[in-house]
Amino acid sequence: MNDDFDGEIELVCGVDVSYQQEIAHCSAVIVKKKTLEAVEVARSRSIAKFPYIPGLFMLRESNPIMHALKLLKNPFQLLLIDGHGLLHPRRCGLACYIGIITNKPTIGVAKSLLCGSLQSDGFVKYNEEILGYAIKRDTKPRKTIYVSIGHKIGLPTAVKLVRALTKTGELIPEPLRVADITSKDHGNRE
DNA sequence: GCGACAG
DNA sequence: ATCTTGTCGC
Repeated sequence: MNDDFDGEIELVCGVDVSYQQEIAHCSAVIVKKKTLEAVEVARSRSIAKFPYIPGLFMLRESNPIMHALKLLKNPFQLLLIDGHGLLHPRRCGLACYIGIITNKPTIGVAKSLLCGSLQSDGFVKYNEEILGYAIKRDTKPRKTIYVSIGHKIGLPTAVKLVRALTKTGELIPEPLRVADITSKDHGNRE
């Protein structure tokens, strides 16, 4: 897949979901690409209507995510999703699914592998295909994120963008790091 | 049949 | 994801 977007990327959105029993708390965060400063946070609460099944993650998280995205006021040119994109048993992870629905350039960022194996050069191969890339901060495997294509973007560009969106010393790109934190703030404040 | 398995 | 104390390490 090649890059399919024009103009500069100014605002990037990251979205994450946490759970409290069967209540899904979703947070969508918009960050300025240049400064990594968060400019907007949108939240949605909903009932999880599908169990977590590896490979069918989209059936559980797509509705909460789409709901939160619709609440955003600012336009964004890139979307980061906490889960795999092309690096998926059916080559269609949550990031592909959300990318197709929103029709925005989308990148999948996961904290562990669902399928495929890590090569010494950092790329992840599955069924003889290079479907993702591992970015690591430590020698420890858990300190690694797996980047794969979601929609309208190529893997090299996706990796560059993820790196550019990650603060020094951090592992998770800022939009997702903030979304992860705010989605877990089950409290109520404006 | 057995094990692996995003969040 | 979430349940959870103390503990190892920079």
